[in-house]
Amino acid sequence: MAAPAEKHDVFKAIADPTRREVLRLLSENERPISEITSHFSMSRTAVTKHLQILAEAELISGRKEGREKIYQLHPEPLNEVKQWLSYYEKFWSNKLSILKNLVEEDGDS
Amino acid sequence: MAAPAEKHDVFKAIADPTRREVLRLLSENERPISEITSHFSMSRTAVTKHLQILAEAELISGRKEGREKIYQLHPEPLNEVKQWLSYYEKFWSNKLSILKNLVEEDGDS
DNA sequence: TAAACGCGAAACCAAATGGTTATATATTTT
DNA sequence: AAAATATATAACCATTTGGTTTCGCGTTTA
Repeated sequence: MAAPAEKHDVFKAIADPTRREVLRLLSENERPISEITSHFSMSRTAVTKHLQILAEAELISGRKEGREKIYQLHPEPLNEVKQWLSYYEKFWSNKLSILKNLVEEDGDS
Repeated sequence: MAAPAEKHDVFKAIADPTRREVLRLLSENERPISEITSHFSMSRTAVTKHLQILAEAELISGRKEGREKIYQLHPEPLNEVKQWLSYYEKFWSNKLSILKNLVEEDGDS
């Protein structure tokens, strides 16, 4: 079953600095929306929209807990970016990249 | 002298699939604009705009040669993405990532 | 039970994005 | 010199993006 035409791909998701900061925050801890919002100078509604985009890219997920919605990180989709990048690494590679590429052959599946 | 607030960062530059395809094309060969355009179903003007965004991110550069403008790839700025990604790799890492991270310690500078 | 909290959803807005067509200019080519 | 080629630039357009404010609703807490 191939990917069903994802609405927001991971490349677009990480293109925004606010969203990258959200990812960093969630890499430390899972957090409710209000807590995430407190780290930015924008409204909770705006932050929620960023969270939705990240969730559509499956980089985060949220669970409802009481009146809070707690989001956590799922970094796996970043692997697509990593794979894409690996193609270009050979172009600016230093001497170690041959070994690194060999190591990465294992990667997925 | 720090980076002078780049107008288009590399994350935004690679967010668009057309621009990623341009990078792939230029990874094979340097090419004039018309040649690049022939690979897409959009106007030369539209392609030129993508080229400008990639050039602002310093991922490509163009030189004028006769009446043609020939673009070539400069993949080095992708290193910023790689660095960013490396922080998250530890979260989904398989057993090999420890070795890989050690290897990459050398990386830049 | 009333007030405060956390969130969702809708309506709205300005600016950026990704595209178009038209026109002009410099360089070959015939 | 005239025609064709390759590009640049400007004006325009629709949609997306990133933000806002407002209102309503379930969940705690006083």
